[in-house]
Amino acid sequence: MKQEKISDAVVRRLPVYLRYLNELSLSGVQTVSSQDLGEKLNLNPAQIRKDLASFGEFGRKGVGYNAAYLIEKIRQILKLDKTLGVALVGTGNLGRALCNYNMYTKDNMKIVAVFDADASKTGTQINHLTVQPMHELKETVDRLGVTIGIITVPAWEAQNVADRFAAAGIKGILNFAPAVLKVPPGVRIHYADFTAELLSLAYYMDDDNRLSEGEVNV
Amino acid sequence: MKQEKISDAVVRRLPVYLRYLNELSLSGVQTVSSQDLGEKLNLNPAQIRKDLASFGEFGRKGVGYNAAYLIEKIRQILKLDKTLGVALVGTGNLGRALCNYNMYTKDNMKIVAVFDADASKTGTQINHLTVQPMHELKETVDRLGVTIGIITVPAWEAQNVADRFAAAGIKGILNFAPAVLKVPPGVRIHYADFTAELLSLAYYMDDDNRLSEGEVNV
DNA sequence: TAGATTGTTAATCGATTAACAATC
DNA sequence: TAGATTGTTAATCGATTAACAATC
Repeated sequence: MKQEKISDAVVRRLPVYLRYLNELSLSGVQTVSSQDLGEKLNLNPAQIRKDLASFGEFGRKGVGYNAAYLIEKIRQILKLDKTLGVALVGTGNLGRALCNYNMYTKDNMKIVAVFDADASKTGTQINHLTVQPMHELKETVDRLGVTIGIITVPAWEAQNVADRFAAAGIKGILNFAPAVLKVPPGVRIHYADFTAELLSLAYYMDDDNRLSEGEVNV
Repeated sequence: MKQEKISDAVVRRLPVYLRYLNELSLSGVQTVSSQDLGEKLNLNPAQIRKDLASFGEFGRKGVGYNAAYLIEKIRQILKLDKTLGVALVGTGNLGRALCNYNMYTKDNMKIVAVFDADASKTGTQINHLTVQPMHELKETVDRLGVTIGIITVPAWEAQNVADRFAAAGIKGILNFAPAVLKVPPGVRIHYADFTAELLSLAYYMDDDNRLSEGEVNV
């Protein structure tokens, strides 16, 4: 597997490939071309070939890619061939929703510990996990070998949680709080900034069909 | 306000600027430089100046940007100076979590209608809204002037919901389902694809601290 | 063999960053 | 005036796309 510096954009597309390949595989499809993939995923076929080729030769000229083989390879590349433990902090509506999402399991990612700073939340159960107090974070992360953390606390607490994660040795963070965070070198942070996605949608709306002030309060 | 073709990357940064400017404004800050913004938001100051300058001259040379004025301008650009009504389909854990998020209000976006295909869900209340059956979608979207739709259904139903949205005249979609969707021209789709963000994080993890199979089941 | 499709190089396109004159 | 910071042009960087030889 050749390894130059892989760009972030490429890495972010891999899970998208993986997801659709799983679908294909389940429905019995054996072989798929970059053309097929591109049509389904709204991507340029050349880009898909280039993305995949940056990790090795996974296809067969004149034939295409074997779905099952490609799934296995992408899993390896993403290091999802072994299970990764995830810790989540913040058991509000969103945090609880994520804990109940068990689709991670098939992708070898699993939330194995849940924390909340609010003493009234600790000790309660969410999807077979007991909510732990923040002071147990580091010990638990060490014990369970957790490497990824999810932040679902309010924006003003998010930086603090990121700091705690980093101090506990966590190497990857997915932040749902609407805030830009600082993390030390060696820690990778991704954003699930859906409020920004939603607000930026507004830019593309036509000017005419906007509601006037107050009209919205049905 | 000059208007060439604004790139998507620029538009996506505007809500991030807006959010931090709101914070500054609330804490009494009057003036901010591109330097300050860049440091806080992990962006290059030149990029911030260029982004803003593509919509007009909002700063003062030698001084910086007036926070309150810039907030007003960005709101106008994003068309958030009037309230936008949003419809949500899919009242699972995630959908309910989003409905209870009322932070949209201050940004002039508000969920004004909620739908679910499951008859056992319709008629129930979520944050003062009654869950409606899917056949009422078009009529309600028309009546309330909704232009943006949020999809929080399982992946296999997402395309169908997108089609229904498009048919109902919705112009912007935020899709939380882990699937790439097709929408007709004139409809804009953004993704809140947190499972892909999470899986791509794995790529950056060290190889040594991964759990072995089964070890994760505490 | 003829047709299809990859892997890869070269060309294009677009986005980010540096630099600096203008000016507050 | 001197220092600071914008707006903008030019330079750089990186990502996407086109094209095509290799080959199944």
